Amino acid sequence: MKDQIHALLANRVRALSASGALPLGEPPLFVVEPPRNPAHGDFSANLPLVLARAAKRPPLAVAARLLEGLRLPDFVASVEILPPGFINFRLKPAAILDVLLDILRGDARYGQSDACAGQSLQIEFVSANPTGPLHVGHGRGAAYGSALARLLRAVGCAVQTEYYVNDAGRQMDILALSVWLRYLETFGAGPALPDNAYRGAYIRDIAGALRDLRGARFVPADSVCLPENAEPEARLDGAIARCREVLGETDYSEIHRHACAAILAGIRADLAAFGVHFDRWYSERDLIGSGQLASALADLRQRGFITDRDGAQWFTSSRFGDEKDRVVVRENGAATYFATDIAYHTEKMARGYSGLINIWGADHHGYIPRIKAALSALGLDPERLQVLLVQFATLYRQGERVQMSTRSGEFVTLRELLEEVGPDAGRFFYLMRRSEQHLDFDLDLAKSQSQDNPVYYLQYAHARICSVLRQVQQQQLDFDEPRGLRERALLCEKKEQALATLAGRYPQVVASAASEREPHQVANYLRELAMEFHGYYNAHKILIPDAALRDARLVLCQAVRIVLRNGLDLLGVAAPEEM
RNA sequence: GCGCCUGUAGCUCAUCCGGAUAGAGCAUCGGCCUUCUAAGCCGAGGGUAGCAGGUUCGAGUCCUGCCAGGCGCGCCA
Repeated sequence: MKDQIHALLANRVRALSASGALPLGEPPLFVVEPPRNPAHGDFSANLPLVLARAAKRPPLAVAARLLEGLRLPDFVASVEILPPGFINFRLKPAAILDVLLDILRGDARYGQSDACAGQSLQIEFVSANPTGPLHVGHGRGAAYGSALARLLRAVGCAVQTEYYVNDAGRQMDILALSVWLRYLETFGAGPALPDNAYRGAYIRDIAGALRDLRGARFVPADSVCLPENAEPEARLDGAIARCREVLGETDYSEIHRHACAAILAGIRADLAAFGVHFDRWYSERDLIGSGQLASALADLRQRGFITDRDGAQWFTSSRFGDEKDRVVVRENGAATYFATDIAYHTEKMARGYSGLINIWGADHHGYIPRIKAALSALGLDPERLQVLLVQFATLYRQGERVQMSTRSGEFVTLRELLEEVGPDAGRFFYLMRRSEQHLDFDLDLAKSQSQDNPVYYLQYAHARICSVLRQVQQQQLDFDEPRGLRERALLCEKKEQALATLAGRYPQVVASAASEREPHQVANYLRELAMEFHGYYNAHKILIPDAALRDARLVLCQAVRIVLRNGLDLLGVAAPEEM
């Protein structure tokens, strides 16, 4: 209908130009859309405002000229011109209510489209280092990524979700060291943990499991002494070296693997409980082991984008707009994180997706130019990679800011959040606002007053409708859905028209949220729909004696229920039938 | 110093690729349950959209400058 009105007006402009009535050419860009204020009708066109300059007449005069003798489509009830120069169309009630047919016919598929059919996207998110359990800061990326994946699938995209596991590198060495020292501790032996080792309680659990599994296998004959060094990071490196030396590479890598596997298992379980699923877990160690790191670096060198300076190898990213060149292989021969990331992104590009999406914490934004530079250098189109930044959540507890540190073990885990507020409230809380907006996460509010969480408002609307439908069964009322649809014109209350109109906007909301990568649009829309429904519910009784009107109202309720359920499903939030 | 993000009601945030009278929730105050779920509804108060310019029929939205906050600028990950 929107498109028909647009075409009608565009043709009108062409006709007036051709006849010389107005000095216009091709119709300019203008929009026909539902106005913010429902009192202004069902569709509003800004054409006269856009046209005024070219027509050399005031917008209101242009509007009058456009409408003169215009034949309206049958679904339009009335047209009016309003200052400053909008043309507003009001639809016939029956036309508004046609949307109910679409919704009931679409059912679980209502809102889906093929807007992005043929596209294939790969979304990488969370990808937290496996050095400790996920905390509430990771929850936002997890909720955002999984909701985005659902949204994109709803518009016809083929989506693959992936978690990049940083299971190589120094952080993992620190983890292995920490586990081993805690393990020795269970035998009443071993030196104290360096300050900057991982000291969360979970390290003791992993160490305990290691002891259960392998007994005293990793307890050395002689007591262990860690090298002294005034500088904390150097002391840690010395400790790691001593650890490998005492254990030998075989035993060391067994502890390394044991620790990593234990942490990953916990991460997977937490994500599953949060309703987040990954199609693939990609190991950095495999990436290196398969030679892809080496070949990516060799490729860069062959193309002339590696220079050797100060004993290190640098990628000349400044030639591609980065601030400066970046080290890929350090003086000590170790590849940097950036180097493996180049290899990883090259490999992802080669898989043939039409696009890649990375969801990163906002603190990584400075990293975007260099990774895109690397793709350009390797002859890949950097535009195929879209990096979406998620601002970190700032935690508050009793009005105080909570400092987060994985090493000290002082953080609120995603698991704790799940246990306190549940996955539905947790996900919705994260998804309610734009991802690039800073998020204040008040733990006390989320935990102790969870009934204030807006998710219950939506779920309650859904449960209420289900309850009405249960009443139909219990009271053995005769509900004839086809009759309700036929009699839809009986829904002439303002609130009924508004509710149907709003429900019918759902597919547009999904399409917009998907293309903008903004799941919060769905969350906001659902709040609006729930609000409209609650207002209607309190104003009008649904189960009335008049069977025809009752059926029509039940059809309207069905439609709202379908949209609520589909929308909540996109966000990964349950739509309970009772509360 | 440079770069990115943010600044809207007392608080937390919306405002649909520039639209009409800037909207919700929380908090405050006043009403609504013998009738389909009161986790709800109805009403009231509360605004110089950080500040100053610019672009145009029209700016919270786009541009410029300033102010304030967050983050990033490593041979860390």
